Amino acid sequence: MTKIALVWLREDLRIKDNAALSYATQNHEIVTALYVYNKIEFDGKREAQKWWLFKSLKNLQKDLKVYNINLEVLLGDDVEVLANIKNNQDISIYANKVYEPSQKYKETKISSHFNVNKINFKLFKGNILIEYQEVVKDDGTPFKVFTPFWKNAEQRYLNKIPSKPTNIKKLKNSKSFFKNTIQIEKILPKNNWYKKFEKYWMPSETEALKISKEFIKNKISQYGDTRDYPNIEGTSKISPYLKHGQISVETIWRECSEIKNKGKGYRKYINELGWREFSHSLINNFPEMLKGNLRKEFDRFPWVKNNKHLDAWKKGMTGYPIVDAGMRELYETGWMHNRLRMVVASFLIKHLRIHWREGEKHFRNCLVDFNEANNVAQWQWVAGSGADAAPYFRIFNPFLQGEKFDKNGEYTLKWVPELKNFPKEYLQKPWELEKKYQEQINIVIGRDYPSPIVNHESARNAALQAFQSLKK
DNA sequence: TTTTGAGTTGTTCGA
DNA sequence: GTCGAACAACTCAAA
Repeated sequence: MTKIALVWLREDLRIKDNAALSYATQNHEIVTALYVYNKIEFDGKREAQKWWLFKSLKNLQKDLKVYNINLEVLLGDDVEVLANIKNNQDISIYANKVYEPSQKYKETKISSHFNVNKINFKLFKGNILIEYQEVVKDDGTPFKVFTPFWKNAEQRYLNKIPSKPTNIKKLKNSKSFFKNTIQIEKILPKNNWYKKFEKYWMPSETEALKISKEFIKNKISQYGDTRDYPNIEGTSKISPYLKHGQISVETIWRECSEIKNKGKGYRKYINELGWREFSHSLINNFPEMLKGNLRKEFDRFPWVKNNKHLDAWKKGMTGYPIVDAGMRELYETGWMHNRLRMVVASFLIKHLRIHWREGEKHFRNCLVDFNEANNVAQWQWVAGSGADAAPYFRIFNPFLQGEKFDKNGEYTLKWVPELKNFPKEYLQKPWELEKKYQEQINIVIGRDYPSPIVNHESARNAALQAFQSLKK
């Protein structure tokens, strides 16, 4: 065993249940943690996550100090940084896997470099319940339908979990390893967009564990009923923490399995973890879906290019209050309620017929919980081009969705306050209120709030027709 | 190889 | 107001 261990961190910014970190502290005298910030992967692509990452690294650095572990942050390309380590440095290197093809590529490259240079390098299971290679059909090929995938996963492997959580050991000494470390502040974007987020989130491991515990204690039993209503805090909101690895999915799983009365809410929630597993399986088995349609016939879909519409959608100015509320929540908080994610995605794809990739890109940039697997799989699911996808004729009616899931308009008005004094029965289709009444209450559609950028009925018909054209 | 049944989250229309 | 069927046909999984 070498004296020093280096733990290469990526999406595992935690102490509890961190296999690589735990292994390092159990087997080495000195452990240094490394995070390499690669600007190219964030600039203009994942702006919202810069802030989350900054906060997370700051907090983790502090937390690791207690164990005498230095967290060193470098600027550059992780493969390059790691490839510069020479074998005369008496060092072993560990990392937890990240299940994205681009990260897997890095792992392979680094692994072969260390192999050639005779440096001890070990990868541990990442933030997933089951390695995607393990859940396959009897013939060895991957599943393309969720239900059998999840049934199989639960039956064959999940009874092995929870495995025991790993712990890290406090070390006697620390040592700095890299010379060219940077101040973590360097990660923060130049504009002040992220300042909004500080009101809504506290990105740390402590907070992640707390939120998860409280959700399981107080909310999970009702989850099945409340999760669809965006004005209720019925969902766990754990996704950004899960993405950055401030909590491991096994920790969540373990805590869920300790619930005494496992009711419907529990089942529903566990299922969502299952969808996360399924998405990871999909993008790793079918990496081509990161770039284009999984179902090839969708390559013929007559997408519309319309920057004015796309822009209105992004800004929350489509004239459909529930859609605009969702889009504004996203921009303001870096997060959007799941029900709204479906509504706004359906609107972009089916009402505007703009390519799902545009929506995927926007979500990627704005979501603090952006996760490549979930994002791409869900966008393709809505489009109908993905695995086990929604049928094409399932087109969300924005005002019906609004009336159904935001009955009192609380959520809508929170994000679209300009309609505050609008009569409730017209809140989801304000353009239907007679002009003279609009003037009476001094909220004129087209002046104080946009007119709908497309008409629901005709947009719906156009979408149905576009899907017809895919048929042979 | 063939057959059978099933497949996250909806909407509209007509009885 | 409520209810069931139609909206299409196909692919996937498993027997």
